[in-house]
Parts: sequence; C-alpha cells; structure tokens
Amino acid sequence: MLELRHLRTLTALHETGSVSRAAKRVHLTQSALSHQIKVLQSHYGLPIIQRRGQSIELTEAGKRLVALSGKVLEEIQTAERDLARISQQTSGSLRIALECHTCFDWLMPIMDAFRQHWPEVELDLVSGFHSDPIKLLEEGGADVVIGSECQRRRGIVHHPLFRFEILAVLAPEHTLRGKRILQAADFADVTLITYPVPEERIDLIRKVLRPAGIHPQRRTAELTVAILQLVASHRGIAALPSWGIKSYVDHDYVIARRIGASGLWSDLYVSTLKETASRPYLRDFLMTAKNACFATLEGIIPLA
Amino acid sequence: MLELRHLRTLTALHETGSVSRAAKRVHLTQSALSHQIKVLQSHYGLPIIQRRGQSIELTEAGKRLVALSGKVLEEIQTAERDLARISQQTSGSLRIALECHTCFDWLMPIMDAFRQHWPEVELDLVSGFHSDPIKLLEEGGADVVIGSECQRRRGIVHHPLFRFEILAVLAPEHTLRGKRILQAADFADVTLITYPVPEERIDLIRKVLRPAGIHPQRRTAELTVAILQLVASHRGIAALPSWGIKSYVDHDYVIARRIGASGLWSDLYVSTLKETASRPYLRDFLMTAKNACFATLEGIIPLA
DNA sequence: CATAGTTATGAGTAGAATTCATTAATAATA
DNA sequence: TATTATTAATGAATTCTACTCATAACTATG
Repeated sequence: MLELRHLRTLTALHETGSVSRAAKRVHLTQSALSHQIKVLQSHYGLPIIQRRGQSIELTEAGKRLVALSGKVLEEIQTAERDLARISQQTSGSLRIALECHTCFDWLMPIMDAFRQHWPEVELDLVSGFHSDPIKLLEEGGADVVIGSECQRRRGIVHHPLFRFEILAVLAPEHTLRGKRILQAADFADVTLITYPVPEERIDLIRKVLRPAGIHPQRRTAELTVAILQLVASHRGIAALPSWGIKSYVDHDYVIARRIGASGLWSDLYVSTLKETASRPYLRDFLMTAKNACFATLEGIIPLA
Repeated sequence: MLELRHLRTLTALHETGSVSRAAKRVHLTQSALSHQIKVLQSHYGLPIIQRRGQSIELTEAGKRLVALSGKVLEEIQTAERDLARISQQTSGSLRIALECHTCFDWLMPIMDAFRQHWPEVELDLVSGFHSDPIKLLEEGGADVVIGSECQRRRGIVHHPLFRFEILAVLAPEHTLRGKRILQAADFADVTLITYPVPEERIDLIRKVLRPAGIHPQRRTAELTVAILQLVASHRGIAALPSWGIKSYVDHDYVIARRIGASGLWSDLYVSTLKETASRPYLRDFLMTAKNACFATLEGIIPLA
C-alpha cells in the first residue's frame, strides 16, 4: 500500500508546506499529490495534512511518515552506493567548475559528505575564470559545471537544479530603503559590489542594467561575507541570491529588495558530458545536491 | 526506480532460493518476478541472481539489496505501528485459539514480540478443546483461531497462512524404516502417538486411516518433545508437520517418511471476525506471523 | 469584490506491471 | 540415452492504477 513515492511526496510536503509546491518538487501535478494524500489518509484512517489557510501543515501522523521517509530514502541511497562499489564503478574524478560564486555556500558541506561516501573519486574545485565553461567539459578540464547555461550541445547533458531570485542588497539605512522594488535607474549613481568576474557574468548587469544603458561603478570582493560587509558599511549595493543572504537579512545586518516588478531570476544547472552523467557517483552527487538544496535553501523553485 | 515491491521480491528470492517459489510467496507469477529481476539488473548494471542448476542464488549485489529490504520493511512496519498508536487503535484483545498444537513452536516467539509492540493489547492463548473453534469467535470466547478451517461463514474472515506436509515420524531403527513412503496399511499394527485431542482433529486418522478402515492404538502426550521422545524410544509412530520435526530429523534423533504417494498436506488459516480483521494490531500480527513462518519454517507453501 | 493563489474531486488516459503463451535449459527418472 | 518434470527467460497482450486534465470550492490580498 505505502510506496516509496508516498514517502518522497511526504518529505516534499514537509519541506514546502504546500501541496502545489511539493508537486513541483517531485515533478508531478498538484492533483496527483492530492490523490496520493487521499489514498494514504483513507488507508490509515488518519489525516496526514491539515489545511492552515493558504498553506498546509503535517499532522502527527504525517510527521511520523516524514521521519520514516528520511530513514528509508537514506538507506536506499547508501545501498545504491554499495552497489556501485560492487560493480566497481566507484572511481573517477569529479572536478567542479562553479560559475556561481555564492553556490559555494551550499556546495561545501555537500562536497564534504561526498568525500566520505566516495573516497576513491578525485574531488576538486576548478578555479579561475572561464569564458566558456561548458567547453571545459569537452576539453577535459572539468567533469561538471554548475552554472546557468542550458543550451543544447551535442554530448552535453544539463541537469536542472533550481530557479532562484537575485535580490539587491542594501545597508539598512540606505537612501533607497523606502522602495519596495528597485528599477534599473536606481543603480545609476551607486557602486555595484560584485565578485571579481567579467560583466557578462553578472546577471544584474547583463539582464537589467546594460539593456537600460546604465553602467554603474564596480568594486569587487572574493567572498560573499566580504561583499556583505562592504554593503553594510555603505560602500555600495550588491545583487545576490535570496538564499545566500537570508541569515544576514534576518539579523538586520542588511536589507534586500526585489529588482524589477517580477524580480530578477536565474536558473541553475549541473552540466556534464553525456558519458559522465551515467556514472553512479555523479548520480549520487546530483541527488544529494538536489535534496540538500531543497531542504536548506529557502525560496528556490524546482526546474522542469 | 527501485520500489518496495522489488525489495519484497528480493527477500522472497532469498528465502526460497527459486524464482517460482518466490513468486508464490508474493502472490505473483514467475514471469512477473523474472521481469522485475531483469529491470533491476539492467538498471544497476549488475546481476542480482545467478542460476545454480535448478535453483538460483543471490549475487553479492542481491544480498546487499536483501539487507536493505530487511531494514526498510522493518522500519515501515514500526512506523505503521506508531500510526496505529496515533489513531488510538492500539488497545483491544487478542485471544488466540490454537487448533494445531505444534504451531506453538513458531507462535511463541511471535507472541513475545507482539507483547513488546502492543503492550496495551490483552494477549492470551485460549486453552482447552473446542469442537467448533470458529464458534468461539462468534461467541466472543476468542479473537483469532489458528486452524485449518476455511469454509465461508458470514461475519468470518479466513486469512490464509500456509500449506505444510505432515510426515510420519519413526525411530531410526523402526522396522518400517526401509519404506520411502508409508501407506495406511502400515499403521495397522502400530501405536499412534498424538496430542490429546479427539480423533476427528487428527488429519492422519481423519483423511487416511479411517477411510481405509484402520484404527490403530493411540497414546497421547501434551508436548511435541514428549511425543518425539516416545517415538524415539519405540513406543510408536507419530504424524507431525515437517517443520516441527526438522531439527530432530537433522540430528538423526528420529526419521521422517511421507504418508501416501503425494503426501499428507494440511492448510493453516488465521480466522477472525470481520470486524477484528481491520484492527491495526491484527494486521500487524498477521504480517509478522507470515513473515516469521516463511523465514523460519522450511518446506511450507504459500496459500492463495 | 475581484483576483491570484490555494486544495479537492471525478473522468479519462497513458504507461507500466502483470499475466499468458511459448521456448530453452536443467535435473530427475526410466 | 531418451523421457518427463521443473524451472527460468522472453515477447506480446492485457489489466490496472497512478497520473493528468478540467473544474469546483475555498482563502487571502489588495
């Protein structure tokens, strides 16, 4: 009766607090999940979720099943790693090229876990700037690229990760603090604080400012914390992923504002060579990354 | 990809050592399992089973999945017990009437586990002889009957447990030791050692001897070990389930012979009132009993 | 009060898991 | 050695069920 799909659904419900968001998370329709829930509830004779206005909440029973889900899915993943070990497909290299600097925040713990699970895989971060990161894959300079490119190229697979919003980050006392939404024009006279990468790699500039003919001053810093410190001390404005600044915003260290009426969004993909895509350790890496991101990063949206 | 049904199949394969027997165990066709196995193998790129002449053997990968199965299915059962607790359907009574004396061998450890899992359920064995045990259910004298009756009666549900063979048990030096198969006539001059129950409850007498007009002498003992001791010391012949005497036969304490060309078989059912059947603790009891029996008793066959 | 966001539900569909029918292979029996 | 009885594998057909679609009912928000 109970099936693994139910468990996956339950964790998604738990993490999203909404049937429709959970549906996106598991790549099904809202209706499908609603049916699943109904079946479960009538089978156990217990409510699993409880409507709380807009969103939903898990009942005690629901929470118990989420706990089960955690254990079971974990054990399955472990078993599948062991199967890879048995089939001796356990070595190789995973050199990661990171297009999005902030991503290092969530990537680091995942890399740590990965090293534990796949001691024979050579794990590395490919440093330096690369104008065409996908080319790196073809040339053998990297095994995966984490970036926003997703154009079809032969021999390349793009695994969708998630969509996220880029917010403008300001000092709490900044003169623009009154505006709920910042427009391109608001950036005319400010210093933009960014990572040290070319302009075409900064979404705010490429998608918003340059089309509007605005070219603000730039100042760079290597680390997210350094950028935030500069922002907080009135050296300028930054544009960073919502999940990358959440804790700073929550502590009123900085404030965040939407860019443009519908916001500035960016998509993240994990790109690999087609051959690499089937390797067990790559599948495991992908799975862990997705799970970890959806579990820990707020405000991200699943991609097709 | 991997589904719970695969795990159930894997344990069945492990316990039976044969695809067709495993199929019976999970109530599917041999073909279905064969397809399942194929899917799994091609998905993991690994053989799961290996043909060993008639029977099959699990590969290392298969064994790893069986281990997974054990853990996962166990955790699910535990979670479902907790759900019952949450829905407060956790108390009631489970008074068991045992028609088959030998069954106590496998029932006892199950009862011990049950007591742990359902401390609020009043667990008991109903003692004494009952001419119509099913009537006990209707009269409220017992909650479940473990026996071989399965005639349809309104308000009663018979949950099939398994089919087993009843073997004649002889002292190793018995004069009949030369015969591979015993016929009714062979019992003409022997003493039959049985549990202290009426003749109509002894399958050997009801199905074989009485139809052949043979009425051997009887001597009774309460316990299986006592019966076997009498047999070993040449006081007579007994007729007991194959799984009940396995260890004694393996140690050459007694020998066992088939009764009639196709053997003497008996079916076991767990019968309850329809209302009782839906209680969580009853479902749990049934599930545990089936699993335990198929895991530990050799030579039993699943029923429809 | 309209609108954009939810969740719930019944009907229809598509896809996958199972059965059926058959073949090939292995072990037991004569 | 031939014969019979089991067992597993495979492809085609079928059955079933989980999903999508379309829609209704409902809730917050401006």
